Amino acid sequence: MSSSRKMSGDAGGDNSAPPRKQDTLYVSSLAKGLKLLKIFDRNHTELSLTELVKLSGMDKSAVQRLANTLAVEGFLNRDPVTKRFRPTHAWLGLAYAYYWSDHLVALAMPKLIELSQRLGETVNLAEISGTNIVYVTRLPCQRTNFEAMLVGRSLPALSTSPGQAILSTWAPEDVAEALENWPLRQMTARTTMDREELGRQITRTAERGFSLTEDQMILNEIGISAPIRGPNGIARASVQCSVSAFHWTIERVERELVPYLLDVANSITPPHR
Amino acid sequence: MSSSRKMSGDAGGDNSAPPRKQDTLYVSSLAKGLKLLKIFDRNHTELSLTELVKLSGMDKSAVQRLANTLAVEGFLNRDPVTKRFRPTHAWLGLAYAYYWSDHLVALAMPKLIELSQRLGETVNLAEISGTNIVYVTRLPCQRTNFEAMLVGRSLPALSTSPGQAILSTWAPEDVAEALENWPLRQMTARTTMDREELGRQITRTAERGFSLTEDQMILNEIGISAPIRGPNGIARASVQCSVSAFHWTIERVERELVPYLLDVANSITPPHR
DNA sequence: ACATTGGTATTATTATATGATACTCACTAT
DNA sequence: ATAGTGAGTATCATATAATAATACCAATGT
Repeated sequence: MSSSRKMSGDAGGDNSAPPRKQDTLYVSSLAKGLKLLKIFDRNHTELSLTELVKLSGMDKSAVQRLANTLAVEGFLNRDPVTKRFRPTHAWLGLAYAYYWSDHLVALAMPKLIELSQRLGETVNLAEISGTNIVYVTRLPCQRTNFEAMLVGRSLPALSTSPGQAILSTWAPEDVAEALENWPLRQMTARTTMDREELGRQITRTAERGFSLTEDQMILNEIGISAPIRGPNGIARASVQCSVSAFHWTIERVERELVPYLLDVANSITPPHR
Repeated sequence: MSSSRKMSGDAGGDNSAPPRKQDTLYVSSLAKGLKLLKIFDRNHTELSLTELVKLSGMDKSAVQRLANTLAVEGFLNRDPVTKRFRPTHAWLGLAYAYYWSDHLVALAMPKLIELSQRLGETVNLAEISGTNIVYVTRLPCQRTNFEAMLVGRSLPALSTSPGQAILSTWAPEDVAEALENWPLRQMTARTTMDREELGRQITRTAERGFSLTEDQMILNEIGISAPIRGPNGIARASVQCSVSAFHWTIERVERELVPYLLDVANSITPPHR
């Protein structure tokens, strides 16, 4: 480690984030604190001060003060022996508040539960969030792997069955824009990276009323989704079932699963918002 | 060194409000931003600027800048027409990170799912958090009411079956301290407010290995919990089943439910942490 | 025993957050 | 119509509050 570069304000050039976004109505101290929170994820579950310094690119003193503040306010646990920081239950408290604010959840929940019990398979509620879909509710079954049980997971919309289901209800120009610009990420060997092909899939989804993907996020995983349409026909959410290709064939899915899925999705009318 | 007195800058004499908790390693701007986040809950799902001002007690300009920063950073959605602020999917993203950090969840999940399917009843994982328990994982069934489906909900530990189950594994002096000082809240007409009685219930829980509460949080709700013990026998988490008094009698619970519940709780060994 | 690493505390400096004020817009009531 | 109200937005001079350098301290391991 050579001497710490001067670095006026912020680590240069790594993230798109410029040092200051605007000026007078932007509180950079707050933003920096939030930045610390965002560092925690699947691969960073428990971080020391210096790790936070490295990952945030911020000054050691700043991180010290910010992390301390977060700890005092109950947003980080500082392990008394290892001195490392971890998320707290407050993070779940925010999820709790979220659920009350998203009225679609309360509306959909009973029907999702019923569906999951009828099928004995994983049922999810996903919502569009920028260019991603976010799993808002998940009802796992025994063979669901852990990752697929977690709410808050967000994935590139184009590659997922909920994303395709939602997009299939959008105006053609919006779909075109998405197909052209939204990001893709190769998650498995069989993740479709061909945007034209994705366009065809969305068209097909619009025709059939549901989307069906295979091996996109996990190999041997079949995702089936139906959009939850608003009064104007546009969707921002979708009901998804996820089943294993070892247990299901496409034919059986279309025969025994899709009808129920469509019923449920169509029976949900999203709140005016 | 003469002790460096605290900058006499702040309001002399009154430390009534907590404007600053400490001084130099406390970033109050960050704390204020977090305070805004904490305002959102069951009853406050969508707030205008002025509502935030009222509820936070902070200056209008401050709230304006903080809320704007939160919005820029993706932690608040500002409705373009009503101008009101709402939680974002980022709040679920934090829950996602939490789940990876709490290794007990991954450990317990499969067994909880199995249990819930076997019983056809609501199964929860709760953890102690200060004087509260927090629901970390919930597996609802059809007749579960919405509130009882939500993770992140926290309740006074003494009044809940998971809280009693956890406490029943603690050293007598810790239990005594809890019984004496931990808060209680009358949630239903039948919530036990008698601390001596609660003490007897905890003793009984220690003897039997599981706790059983009735009508404490919701009328006609029976909660049954078993502690998840660490290597030292102490628990910080508990498996809970919640059933309706309309469908179950105490006798049937003890005969048909408790054995499975105990099996599951005992089969989970929490990670060293 | 010494070097190294990582966490903690202190301080002078000034950049940064502050809050008063003023502007704009939409809606209501007269 | 028009004034009046309330809410969101923008601006700006000022000193408060965040900064980053540095020094300190406690482990760890060679």
